[in-house]
Amino acid sequence: MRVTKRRAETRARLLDAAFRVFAAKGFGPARIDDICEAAGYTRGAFYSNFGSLDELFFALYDERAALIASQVADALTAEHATPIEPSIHEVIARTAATLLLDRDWLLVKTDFLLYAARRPEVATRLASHRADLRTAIEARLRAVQGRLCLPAGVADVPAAAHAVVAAYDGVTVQLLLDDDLPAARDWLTQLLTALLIR
Amino acid sequence: MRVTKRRAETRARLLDAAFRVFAAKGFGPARIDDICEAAGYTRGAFYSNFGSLDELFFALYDERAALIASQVADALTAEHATPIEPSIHEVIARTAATLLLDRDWLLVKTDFLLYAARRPEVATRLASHRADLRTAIEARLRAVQGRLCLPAGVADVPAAAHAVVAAYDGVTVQLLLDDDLPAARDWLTQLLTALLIR
DNA sequence: TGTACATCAGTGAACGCGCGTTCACTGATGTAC
DNA sequence: TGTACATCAGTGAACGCGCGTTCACTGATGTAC
Repeated sequence: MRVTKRRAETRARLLDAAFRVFAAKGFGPARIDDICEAAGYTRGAFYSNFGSLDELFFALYDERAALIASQVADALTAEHATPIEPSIHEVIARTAATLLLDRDWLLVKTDFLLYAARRPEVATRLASHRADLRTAIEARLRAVQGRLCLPAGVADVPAAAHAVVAAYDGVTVQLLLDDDLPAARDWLTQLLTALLIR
Repeated sequence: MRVTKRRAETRARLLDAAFRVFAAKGFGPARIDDICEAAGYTRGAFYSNFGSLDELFFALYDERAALIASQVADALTAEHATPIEPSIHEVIARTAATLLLDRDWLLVKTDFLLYAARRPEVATRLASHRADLRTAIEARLRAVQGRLCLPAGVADVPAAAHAVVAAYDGVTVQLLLDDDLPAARDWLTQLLTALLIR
């Protein structure tokens, strides 16, 4: 394989541009031309790198979801380095802050959710991304398990991680509607407190 | 105004057909022809009753959201008629069963959420529908308030109603992905228990 | 109740544009010597 | 290092179809007498 560098860069720029276009207009109304223009290429560049918009959308989601998952995992484990033992409240605050960073991502993610909801084989893929996220959260919860006293209705650590993700999704809807990120974080913190502390 | 009956019926059939088409394909890929065909009309009937697909989508959401809100309100107040006083657990089970009835509606609702998330003036309208839903839930919670002992993190009845809606939204995402309605109801019941009972 | 007439809901052919897709090309990138 | 050559990434004009929109029409629905 030759000239691999140029291709990789073009592909990356197209993906970046696609993210911006999808966030702004949504997947449905997004035109191939919009993306090429935003990336500074003509249509041919798109067809040279992707077979269809669907293929690009899928690749974009895969890439960003992996990025986000590792960001969350990093942020949750990074505190281990701090001298003092983090309290459960601190873990909750950190989790809320890390999960809710970027409304554009939530828009694209929700578009992809709907895309997947109507295609069972894609839904499987998305479900596995969600499982990865839950695993990262579980690991973090286990680290404070000693001081963790889960409320009735939340049976164990996996259920607690599942609940964290559900709360995240619930708050996402709120944030998509009112576009108030600090309020969404406060609200997520409250929900997590209720779900994780007896 | 004359011939009002025929028009009203055509309009209603178009809205019904649109719901099926939007649920199956999504708002983006739905074609005016798809809807007319599903309703048993030709294109002219559509243009005689609606100015655009957006207008129909909005009308459809308004109509169905009002229907669902009143269903929820009815289901939650209907138990008052039963001889025994309902326990909090019964209220939770009833709420979970009533909120999660129809995956197609959740698909259309989520499409509309994204539509609204990118149009502030529409978002306002959707937010007010959510407020109506919260109000119905609040009323129900107040009715069992005596036996209600909210956990830490859930300050009062409005916060509790808000939390119920957030849990509903969180479970919606899960249901859209795995299409397992009984599991989603169980899961929602667990979340509500954690959020409403200390 | 029946007939003649007016109006309007829905028909469906026609138009035309937006946009996805193709492809002969050019010049940028890398290889050979 | 420099030159000649080959390959391939990205260009952009051209094509054509899907689909939104229009509009002259017809027959169904209601009014007048």
